[in-house]
Amino acid sequence: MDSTEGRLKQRAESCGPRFTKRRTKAEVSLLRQRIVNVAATYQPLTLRQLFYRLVVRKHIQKTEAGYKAVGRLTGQLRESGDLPWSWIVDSSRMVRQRASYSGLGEFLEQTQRLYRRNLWQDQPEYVEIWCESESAAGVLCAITYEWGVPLRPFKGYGSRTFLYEVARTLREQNKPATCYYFGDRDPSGNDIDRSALESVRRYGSGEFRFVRVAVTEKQVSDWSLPGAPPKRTDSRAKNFRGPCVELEAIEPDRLRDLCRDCIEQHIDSHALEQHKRNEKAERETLNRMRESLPG
DNA sequence: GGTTCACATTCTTGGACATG
DNA sequence: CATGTCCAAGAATGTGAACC
Repeated sequence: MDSTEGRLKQRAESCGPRFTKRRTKAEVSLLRQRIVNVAATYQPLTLRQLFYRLVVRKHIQKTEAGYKAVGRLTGQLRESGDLPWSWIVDSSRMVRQRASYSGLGEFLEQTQRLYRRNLWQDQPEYVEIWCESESAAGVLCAITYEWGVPLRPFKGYGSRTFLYEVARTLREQNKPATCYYFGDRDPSGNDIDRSALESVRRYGSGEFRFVRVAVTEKQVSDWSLPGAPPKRTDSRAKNFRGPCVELEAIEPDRLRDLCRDCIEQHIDSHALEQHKRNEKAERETLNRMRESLPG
């Protein structure tokens, strides 16, 4: 404990100038290669997701400095053309633009392609997926889109406006509803779903089932997820036991599997078959409309 | 006992500054 | 010159301590 290394580590964990060893040229080069490899495997992904894949593989330390280093090197790789721009996505910024078309033909073509009949109107139950972060939503949306399920990223503590809207939506379902939550396991993370649940019920959601899908203690031990001690400065830390594990520590494919299982157990297969037949017929109608256009 | 303040969470990037 | 740390923005929440 009184060793220089111990003190350096302690200083590095708190704040102040750099006290960790500097990476050699060879190490930087290796890290660059690993960034490209990991990005190639999981693309498209956010910078944060890329960082977590590297942490899980123990290629980089789970520190602010580690994140910064990955950010810097990834930026360089993209600018130099060694890493395709499309592999890294930024889900936090988006374009606002009115939809417009070259003509009715393109409009009907898009409509036909994008048209989805509401699967859940004919299902006996109702399901939503909730998550803590936009980053988690980026992973889960592939599944929720496929099943037409609402996906709600809270972005930290959900806003009153957002949670009030959730309560209203749940109340209007008039059938058994289940909400599944994906979030970090840390003092605040554990409190976010607790707080959201409390608000939604208070705002008059009616009865519904709530399940925290991830991150659970069992997943941490079963899958050897990398964790860190809680931040002492977090006011909720004193009643918190065990390591802090962020959702990104779980493989994206595994998260999607969990999400798919949550949804599919509520699907009535007869209603699903009928739904598919209706949707197909409606798409054919749209196609006939397009073909009947003049010119 | 209620209000205010500091600091914590969600996400991302980049600048300032310190250090080796 | 490379790297590490802190801070900034945006908006909304939570806890706990200090204050009136």
